Amino acid sequence: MPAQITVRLPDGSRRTLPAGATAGDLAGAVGRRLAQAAVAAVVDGAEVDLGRPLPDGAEVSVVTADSEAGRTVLRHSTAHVLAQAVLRLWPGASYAIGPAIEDGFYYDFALPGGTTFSQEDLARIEEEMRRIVASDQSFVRQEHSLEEGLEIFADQPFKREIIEGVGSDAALGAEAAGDMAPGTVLSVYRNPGAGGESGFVDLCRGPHVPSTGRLGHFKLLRVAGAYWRGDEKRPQLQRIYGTAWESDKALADYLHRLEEAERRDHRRLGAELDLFSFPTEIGSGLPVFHPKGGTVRRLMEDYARRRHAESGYEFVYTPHIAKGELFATSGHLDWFAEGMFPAMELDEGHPYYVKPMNCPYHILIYRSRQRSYRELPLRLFEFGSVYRYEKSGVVHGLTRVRGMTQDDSHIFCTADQMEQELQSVARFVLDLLRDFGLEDFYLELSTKPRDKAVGTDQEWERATEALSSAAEHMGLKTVLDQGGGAFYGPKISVQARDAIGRYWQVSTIQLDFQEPQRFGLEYVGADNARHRPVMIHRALFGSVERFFAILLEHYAGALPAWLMPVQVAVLPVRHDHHDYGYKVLDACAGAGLRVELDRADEPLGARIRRRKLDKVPFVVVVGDDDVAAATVGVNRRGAERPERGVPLQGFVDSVLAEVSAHR
RNA sequence: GCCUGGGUAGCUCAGUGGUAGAGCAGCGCACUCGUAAUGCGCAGGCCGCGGGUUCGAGUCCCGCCCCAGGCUCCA
Repeated sequence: MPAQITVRLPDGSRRTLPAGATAGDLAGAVGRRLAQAAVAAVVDGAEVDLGRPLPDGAEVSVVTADSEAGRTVLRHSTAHVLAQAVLRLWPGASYAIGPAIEDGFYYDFALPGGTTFSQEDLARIEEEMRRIVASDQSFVRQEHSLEEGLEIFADQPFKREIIEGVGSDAALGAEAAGDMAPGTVLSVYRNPGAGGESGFVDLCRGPHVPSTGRLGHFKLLRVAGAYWRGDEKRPQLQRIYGTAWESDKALADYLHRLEEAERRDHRRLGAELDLFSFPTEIGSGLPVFHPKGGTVRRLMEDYARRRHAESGYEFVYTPHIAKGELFATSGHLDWFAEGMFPAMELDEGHPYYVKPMNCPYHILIYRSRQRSYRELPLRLFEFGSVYRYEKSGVVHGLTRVRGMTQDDSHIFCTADQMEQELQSVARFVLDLLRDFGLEDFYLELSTKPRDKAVGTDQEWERATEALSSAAEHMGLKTVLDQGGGAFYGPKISVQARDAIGRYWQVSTIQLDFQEPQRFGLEYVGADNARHRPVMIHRALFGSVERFFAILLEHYAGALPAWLMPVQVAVLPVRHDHHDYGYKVLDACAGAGLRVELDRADEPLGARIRRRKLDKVPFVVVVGDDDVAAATVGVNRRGAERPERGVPLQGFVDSVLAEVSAHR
């Protein structure tokens, strides 16, 4: 055995170290700062603990705490500390799994006697975790056979189940898989307790930080119920969520981002700006739009209508209910009955349903007479209101409702036109989304669901291929969502990034070979023979309600001027400026702007404050100087200071220009 | 549907068994002011709903409805 080893670093340089040196030693040799930041290492492509001896000739990179991989190590290690703290406070608790997740980690427990955590317990647990951090327990990796593992976790049923799953061919859940390496050797990590403390052991692939003293910038956030293995038929465990970061500053920044998201919450903005509400008398998930919200919504819809008309869509209207047979034919009753409002039994013995989808209606419009290939592609468009019986726990503001309006279109075309049509729909989608200020997108391609699907594999393959090629033409990053398609066909969904970096699913484009078949759709081709059309489902907003919510959160309520319910507020300084104020009001209104005047019955400062809080884009003050010179004082939203003495006509023109530019 | 936490004035919230409160918003009066809260006054409540315990319930118990955060689900 050589006395020295040589390893290669990411920059291509080589280091020679004494045999038996670890990744931690390497970090120390490179520099003190790297040693301090190091939490794990990647050796020949595999993540390992810093304490693992390096093989000769290895390719090594050090994982630092401020990288994504490093934070994952911190979070996973903090999850172990959480579990140890809970076991200390609730002796006899069972612990299940505790992975790192985006921005944090969680751990699932079953407490003795079915006890549950309360929000107040978090502070106690956090305190106990701080003690574990302070005692700087080391993380020690050990490897065991399955039998030894079962013995170590003799009184831990969830751990035993995981181990038994490793031994058999049973597929591991995604979370568990993240926690466990496949194979017959188990790794466990021990935290030996200092000074008579019991310590902790967990089944885990690692890597972990060298010791708990390396942790500490964490916060427990909430408790929640979560099913074991994500299966609602299995026991519900108690989950604790937390977040952990490389420094107190990074933690504080994250908590600040959470606050920012809360400040932008569309439900909060909807109430503050008097846009919409959810009267409990109407029912869960059933919003009403107030005049201001109604104005915004009308503007959104009007603009979308105009664009659709220009792009060759034809407008249709369909009723809100239909006989059960319709949804039996479409397949919705087979696949989706539990998501529909229950049937209304009418005296002729026909059950009627409130529609959960618009497509069967559009299909019947297509089928109302014989169609020629000359008519295709036929693009039917409707703002169609649909109702879905979402489970009580999932309803959320405007983003998940029980009654919503889709900007829904169904395009019937020939198989030859399909490719071309998908590409033009895709261009149209992105174009429209950009007009609403969303600029940054990626695509998700959802393929055939494992159990809930109709149609042959061949049909699915063809459809998926066509969508995939359309996605390619859009030149956007595309990620695969295996098994995420609708029961009747695969789909592309557009994910849009908002102002604070969150992605929202907006538009979907779905290909459907099934429904044309179920409804027996045909057209007569140039060859005088009958052919089956292809059907494309697509919604650009998704639902108008949801898109409304996304825009509100994206702009934090300060919608672009063209969408604001009030674009200009006119504030006379004193009563004797009212006459001129109304002249300004008329000039704006005459130009088609939405304008209001606040009479001088309150101090100017109070009126300005109120309109600023309402995010009015232009707050206009008129006083002596303005009456004399036919000018206005303009407070532009977002500007530091007002601009005085702006000529009235010039002001109106500049607002009009901004509005028509959709800024 | 399940877990945890909530529901008190239009809004945000205080009130842990003994006469329902504050701030903001609203209404009235006064103030007339050039850039983010003028002053005074008034009004505002089935304490989510129903039942129970108690001399007495916003407060304790049971059921339901609704909301929030999760889990599961999302054609």
